[in-house]
Amino acid sequence: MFAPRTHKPATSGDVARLAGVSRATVSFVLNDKQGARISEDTRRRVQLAAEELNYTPNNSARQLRRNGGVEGLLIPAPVLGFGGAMDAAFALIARHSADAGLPTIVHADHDIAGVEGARVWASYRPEAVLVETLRCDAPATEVLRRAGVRALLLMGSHPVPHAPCLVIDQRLYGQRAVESLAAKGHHRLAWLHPADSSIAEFALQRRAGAQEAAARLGLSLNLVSMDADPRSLKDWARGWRDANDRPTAAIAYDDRFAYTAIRALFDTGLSVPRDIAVLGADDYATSSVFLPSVTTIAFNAEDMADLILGTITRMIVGETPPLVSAPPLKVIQRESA
Amino acid sequence: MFAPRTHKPATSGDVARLAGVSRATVSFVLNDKQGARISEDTRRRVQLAAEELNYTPNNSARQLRRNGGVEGLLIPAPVLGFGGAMDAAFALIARHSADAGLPTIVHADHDIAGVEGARVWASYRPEAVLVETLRCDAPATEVLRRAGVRALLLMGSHPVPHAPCLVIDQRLYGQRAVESLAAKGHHRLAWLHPADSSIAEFALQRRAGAQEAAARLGLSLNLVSMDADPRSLKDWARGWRDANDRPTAAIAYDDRFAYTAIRALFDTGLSVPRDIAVLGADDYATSSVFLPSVTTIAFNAEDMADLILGTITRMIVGETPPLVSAPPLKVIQRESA
DNA sequence: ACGCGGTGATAACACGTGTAACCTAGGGCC
DNA sequence: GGCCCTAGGTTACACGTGTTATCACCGCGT
Repeated sequence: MFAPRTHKPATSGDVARLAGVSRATVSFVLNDKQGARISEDTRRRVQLAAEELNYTPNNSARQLRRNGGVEGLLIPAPVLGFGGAMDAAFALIARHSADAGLPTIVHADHDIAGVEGARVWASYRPEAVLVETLRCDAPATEVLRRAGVRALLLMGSHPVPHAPCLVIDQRLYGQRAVESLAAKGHHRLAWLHPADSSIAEFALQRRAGAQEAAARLGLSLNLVSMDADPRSLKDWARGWRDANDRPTAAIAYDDRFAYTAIRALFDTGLSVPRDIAVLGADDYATSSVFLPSVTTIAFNAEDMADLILGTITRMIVGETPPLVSAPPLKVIQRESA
Repeated sequence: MFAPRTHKPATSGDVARLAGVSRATVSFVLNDKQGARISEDTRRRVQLAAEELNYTPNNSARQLRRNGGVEGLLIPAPVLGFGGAMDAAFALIARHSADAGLPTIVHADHDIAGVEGARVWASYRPEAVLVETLRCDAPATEVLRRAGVRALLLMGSHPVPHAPCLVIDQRLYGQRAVESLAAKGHHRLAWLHPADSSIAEFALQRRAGAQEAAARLGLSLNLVSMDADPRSLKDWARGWRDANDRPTAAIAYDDRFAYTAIRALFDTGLSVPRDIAVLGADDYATSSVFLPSVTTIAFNAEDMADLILGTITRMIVGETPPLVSAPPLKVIQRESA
């Protein structure tokens, strides 16, 4: 299927031949091996030869010899699609992990999970793997562990027994949202539930948190369904004035749905936050310039990055950290609520 | 520095021992090698043993033997930060490339380029590399080529002689923007120039295209500087009414800057598009729900994905495609302009 | 008895690298 | 001279896999 490679890469043997030394010497020089005694003259000859041949060590061979694989952190791509503060945190992780000698590799195949996915990820023999709890059940964990992965960190909304877990309790979002709105004097709230199957699990938990807090504080919480199209909220927005217990604030699943909701309200002649407040979550980049700017609930991206990277590096050196909780959620006060 | 690996991964030798056969037999069975005569009985024994041990082939060793490296497409991470339609295109590429037996790996180290970067990327021995022209000069190209990379595609705003190039001519954005606004009857335009060094090159070219088209069509084009903070446009927005030749439309570098501009105009009491139209670019996800929704100029993400993937696969089988031009830009008509 | 074809499995090499163990020449010291 | 010591290398093995020869066995026909 493939055409033959046009160029065969130079090996350390080629460098050795050109420099007139042994292969071992080449390896010593290029890796700055301490304790190896190499004269300044041959050292220079080797470096020159390597430059001349554009020598690049073969990672596969190197990793094989080191009895390891990709020396770094493997992240399956879907993790990156979370958006908002999470994306920002991952960008920070990618930067800092490279500095810490643990370069990050993203495996961009979206559609694998479970044991099948674990087999693919494990074949790279990474030092560390960061993956969603949902995509990594107990058998998959076992596959990764037996493949020698030193640090396996699962990210999910609830703890699981089979591996160290970074718990990002989704109910806290809902609780915090309700509490924040209650503190501003709102008594009648609406929960805008997203009809998107890919986030169904998270959405249900955020909603549960909101319901729990509303019950505890004695507030009403209407349930409304929506999707990414503003028209899905048209009926609700139109009927809003006639509702006998019309809400004064609406909670969206995240900022993107908040945008959509604000749009839908605007299209029916309502103004945010004058007529109704809208609260988002996850602090998407656009929220600070949206009209109105969107008040949101999120963790601090830098704290999250530090937490994840710190946990992983501690696991790599042998510690077994207990359950880790996400950084505290904070309300980022803007105009919409 | 690292603790010893807790588990040594099972090798094909372990599987062979457990199944009571030779290592070669294991390899034949697990790779479904055609032409190898294996009885149904031993085949089953081998598969059972592999399952029992959670055997995962070592990618490094496999790639070393195959005289290749990462069998896939390597993308340095900064390419993914383009945003908008480009991000959408890359998501499509990641999906389709995996289906085509060319899984995509993203190398998430942002701060490398040139020969240094090329050395790192080349060490993975990928089949294909997709990288920005800016990050890959002639010497870097040579390093990659000599490392056996079969398909090297550079993405940039102008063609370069040293490697196949996907040209995304940034001037077309500016031209198209001006033409589109002219067709709607605008005579006095403003170019909102972003003061962000990371996109300086692109911004200058988009601006040049706009200036060229404005001159050709006999329109005026005011130059205004801005950054990500709406306050950077405060003075301009305030002075807008007093300008003797006040513009009726403003062109932003991309949708994100359009959001900021709309925000700044709103903050000084101006309304978009009633008082002034604002045109964006690159079709960011939020643009369709923004208030007002943002009219934008972008290529079609699916067309771009097909183009890139098609070019790369043709290069891999040996063809040398000529210069490739990006798909045509289209105006996505919304409310802001 | 002997070749012969076919079935089923194996021995052995190659891929490129890192490193522990070993070698050699020269010089100083008794 | 005999001995140790050191600088400056080299030899040889291991890592885990894919694949090409090669081998053992068995039934069959002559």
